[in-house]
Amino acid sequence: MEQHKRTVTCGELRAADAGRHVVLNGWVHRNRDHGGVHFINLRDRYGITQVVIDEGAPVELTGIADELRFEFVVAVGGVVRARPPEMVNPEMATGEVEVAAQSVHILTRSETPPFMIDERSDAREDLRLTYRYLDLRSFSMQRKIKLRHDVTFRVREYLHREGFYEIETPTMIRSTPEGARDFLVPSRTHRGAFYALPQSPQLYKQILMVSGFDRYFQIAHCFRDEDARGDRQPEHTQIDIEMSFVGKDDVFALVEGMFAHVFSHTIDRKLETPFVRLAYDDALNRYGSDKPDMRFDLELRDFGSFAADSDFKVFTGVLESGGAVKVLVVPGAAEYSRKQISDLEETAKTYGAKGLAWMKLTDAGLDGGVSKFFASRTAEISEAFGASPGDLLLFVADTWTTACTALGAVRARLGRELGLIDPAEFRFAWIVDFPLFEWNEEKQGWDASHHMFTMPQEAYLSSMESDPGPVKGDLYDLVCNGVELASGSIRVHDPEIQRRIFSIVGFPEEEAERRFGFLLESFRYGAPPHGGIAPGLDRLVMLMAGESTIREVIAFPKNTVGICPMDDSPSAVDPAQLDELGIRIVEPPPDE
RNA sequence: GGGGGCGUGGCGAAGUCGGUUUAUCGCGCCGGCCUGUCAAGCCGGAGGUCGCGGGUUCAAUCCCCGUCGCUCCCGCCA
Repeated sequence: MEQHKRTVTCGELRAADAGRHVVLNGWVHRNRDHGGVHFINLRDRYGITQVVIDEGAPVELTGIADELRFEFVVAVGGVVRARPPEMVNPEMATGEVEVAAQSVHILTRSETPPFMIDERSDAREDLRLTYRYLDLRSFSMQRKIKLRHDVTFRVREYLHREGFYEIETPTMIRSTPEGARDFLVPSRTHRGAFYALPQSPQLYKQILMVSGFDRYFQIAHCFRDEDARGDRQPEHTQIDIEMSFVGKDDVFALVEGMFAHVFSHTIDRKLETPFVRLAYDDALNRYGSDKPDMRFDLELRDFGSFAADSDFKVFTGVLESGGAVKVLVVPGAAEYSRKQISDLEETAKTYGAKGLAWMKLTDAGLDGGVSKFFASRTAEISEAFGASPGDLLLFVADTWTTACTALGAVRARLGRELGLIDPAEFRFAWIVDFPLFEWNEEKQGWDASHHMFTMPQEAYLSSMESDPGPVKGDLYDLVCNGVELASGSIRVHDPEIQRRIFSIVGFPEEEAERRFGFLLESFRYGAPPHGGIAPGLDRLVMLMAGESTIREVIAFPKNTVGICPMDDSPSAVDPAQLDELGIRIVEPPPDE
């Protein structure tokens, strides 16, 4: 290799380099044979450079040129020369020049690849994942992986400057199942005992605060044994952050500064800070989601007052049982066909709505659907909701939560269908004032809606036991463009409040002691007030890259069924390994 | 656990609704021609049990049933 080592990359030569002797290393991206003249596009991470083998070249050179196929790895020695003006390629960064080859050395050959390394290659995803190393050669993947590197670099740069220490926490920890299922790692030396892979470094970062580390962060891998989605993998990465002696405003300011720094230094975007804050109740009321896409308006409104006075039994019935009637006014959508409306209804039903009522506002008044119940009040309704002729009104009547979320799903769909979304925009918002507890119908009791270490807001401290429903916690999400980007909270550091929360959610103290006694014990030795947040790195880079699945920004992702098609994991293991661990595989009982 | 979509030469797609021919097109592959292309061009060629199994039929890529794989969504994911 020594004599073939590159002196320049494939992305850097310009007109000013004309006359230089250079050596290039790279992959054969194209080989165009014009019967005498060969044009070889040589590709590496940095770009593409055109290599020319002139007709007058020695026979051994043209012979090698004839042999070159896609993805051969070659070393080319030659002289840089400026292209004649009419042959400059303005599409290429190196388009002003070409390298006249004096030697071409094949470093390795390649079989015909299963798909082309090309921006336009559109191989199906599992094939791309099977041959991920080929897929990753494409410039579009190289760009995304570089962006991910740039983001983590700028995160580290920013947090370092802000006085944070990056501290690693263990990947094999005690299983403390609470939310998602744990991945378990069997111990050989302690037969029958298991480590768990962390769902997040939550407990450890809190203990680091007790340890006096004040400001901690970590680019941490987190593992959850739950079904995957476009924005969810069994294994993902979060920017884990925890701070002592802070309130949520301090956390918000830090994260806003960090995002502004990252966006400005990676994709050259100035973010407006501070980010908008939106109470959970308002987010649901207005957008029908706790992670609203605020790049377009189309807000939900309350139709309760009109519904209550109507003869429409479906609406009045829902209201009488304490539910809500929400309306969405869709400008200009009165042309929607019954088929289109019924498609929208399917979306609403997916989220638990029993149906999607509708009517149209025409020049002649309300028309179609449920209009006969409201036609007499056309003027009032138009006035109240700012509706104009040509608009479509859509309704969901149900419990408040279902009415909001179902119509919110319709809103999200319409935002896409009607082209209301500017894909280049980033609309951040803090969602605050989440309820601390939620009612669990099954167990007929209260659950922690985030986790049990979240601090109740001070105003609710005295009424926590008597009326848990309205209690708001000091927890917050950061959302952007309909994606939940981060989640965090101010933690409980007072053992007494902690005890009260355990008791409200019916969590036995001995159980708490067994699962995370080590955390609770640490709190008995002077725990500082603390709080933190954990932005998801994959989702962040996904948004920045304009992608819709995090698989596009992970070098080696699993597919939606948790399989890595490249190494074919998970796999069966050698029986001897199982013997050592004392594990026996039990076949599932045959299905009925 | 539930629902939707997809599965056709190496790759991407058409054909399937409404049954019957050498299953079509682009890319790639192989061979040939061609001094300037840059998604090069032109000519010729090879390559497919239409995911798999079963059923209906004179006849199935197409219809029916089942199954597998991938994907999107609901549930789940503090």
